[in-house]
This record gives sequence, structure tokens and C-alpha cells, in this order.
Amino acid sequence: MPELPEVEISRRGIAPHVTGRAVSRVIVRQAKLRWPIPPLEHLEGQVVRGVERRAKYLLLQFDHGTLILHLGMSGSLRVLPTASPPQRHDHFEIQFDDLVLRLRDPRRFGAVLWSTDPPETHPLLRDLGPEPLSEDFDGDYLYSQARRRRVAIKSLIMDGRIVVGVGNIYATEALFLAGIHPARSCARISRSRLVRLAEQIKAVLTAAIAQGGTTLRDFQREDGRPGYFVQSLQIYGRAGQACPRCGSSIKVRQIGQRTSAWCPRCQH
DNA sequence: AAATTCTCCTGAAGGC
DNA sequence: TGCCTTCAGGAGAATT
Repeated sequence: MPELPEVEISRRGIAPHVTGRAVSRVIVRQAKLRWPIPPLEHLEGQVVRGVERRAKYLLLQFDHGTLILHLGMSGSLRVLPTASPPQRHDHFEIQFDDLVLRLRDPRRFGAVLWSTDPPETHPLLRDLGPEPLSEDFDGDYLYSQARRRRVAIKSLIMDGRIVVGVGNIYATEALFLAGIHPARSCARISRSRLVRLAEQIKAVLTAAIAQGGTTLRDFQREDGRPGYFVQSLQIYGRAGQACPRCGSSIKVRQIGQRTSAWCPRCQH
């Protein structure tokens, strides 16, 4: 579930608690995430200089390198008192003098990596497209990318090389808001409609961040609260229900191996 | 059933 | 015809 809004909510939640603080201890309970968690004893005594985000990666900056975190499909970060007992699937934590930053990830698709090089040169981040909420991403850019590809528009906007952070939930919602069928070939959509799509991607991500993200099941904010944007979802997860705009029955099928819902009357 | 995305594989298509 | 590169799509990886 963590898409860009959930990762940004996590970043904003943990940054004030850990920035400027020195690590007292790092504990790895289960190193087998997507890739093995590397040895991190060298972090002890080091000060967190900042918490940044690139795509769905969280970047904890230290003087001698960057800790790269990814929440995968089911990960969440919490800030807790040091004495809090770990629970099932709490795989990794960074202890500070009076609190702990703890990663829980039942499905273990997340990642904890260390990079001494600038994070933007890391193989995982090197080939990523622009941030969707930046000025580098707009309708003209989307049009320039769409005209030279032959995939469904939904697959295009979920491709991190084109634009980062747009996962299944927000891609589904943005396409509904823009009135575009998710399976439409991306090269056969007008510039003006792609301008509208870029606008709606920005709008839905911004609204979701304002609501604390979307909690379907696993996602928690740093203090344990859920995100509330699930109440604002109009199409995602509503197959068979009435379209909120026209009342037609919402359809669903797989597009690019991902479940895709759309309104057959509002989206073309 | 499935929110993530890398890696590995196959096959098609384009450039020269 | 062949070689190389890019593009597209599928499977598998973990768990409740």
C-alpha cells in the first residue's frame, strides 16, 4: 500500500523525532527482506542529519552516507518509546536515547540499504523519472513520453522511469478523475487529455497527503494512526458498485498484471 | 486476493 | 541475412 503519499506521511512523521539525534544502537531481527540488511554498527554514535524522500524511498542522511529505506508492499515505520516490546514482523530498528524508529513489514518486500555514494547515483534510484509533484512533471512531459511508447496509459503512469510514486491506487483514481480508460494505448491520447491527467495525478496525491495517506490494511503513521484517504477513493476497490459520478456499474479487470477498476461510461 | 518492484526470461521490432 | 539494442510482457520473490 505505501505509495508516494504514505511514504511522504512517514517522512514527515519521523523527521522531527530523529533529525539531529545520535543513534545509540541498531537492531536487525530479520535481515532477510528484499535484500539482506547490511551490517550497520557503524551508525552507532552517528547523527541523523535529515530525512528525505525520493520516489517511494526514504533517505536518512548521515555524515558518512545515506540509509535507504523502502516500505515495499506492507511496510510501516513507527516512533516508539525505547522500552516498547517488538511485535511480530518488527524486523529492524534504530534506537536513540529515549525513542526507537521501528520497521514492521509482514510481507518483507521492503528494503534497508546503505550507500556511501550520493543516493541519486544508487542503482535503485539512478534511473527514476521525475517526482510527480515537481514542476518537471506536467502534461507536456507526459505527452512526450506517451507518444513514443505502446503500453496502456495505466502502465505508463505506474512506470517509475516515467514518473515515480504513482501506484495502483492513485493511478486508478487519477484516470477516473481525468476521464481516461486505463487500458487505452498511451500513444492514442491527445495532449490536452494528458495535461488533464497530469493535473489529476498531482491533485489526488496532494489530497491523499493532506488526509494522511490511504490505509487499506497495513499502513500506519509513525504514531500508529491510519491514513484517512480511503474514504475519498471513488473507484479503487469498488468493482460492481455505482460510479459516484454517473451511477454506472464500476468494471474491473487486470491491466498489466494489476487489478484495474474503471467506469465504462465516464472513462474512454 | 494483493498495495511494491527488482531480476530474470522470452519474443518482437527497429536500426544499420 | 545477421547482430545489437530496445521494448513489452510474464513469472517469481514474502506473508497474512
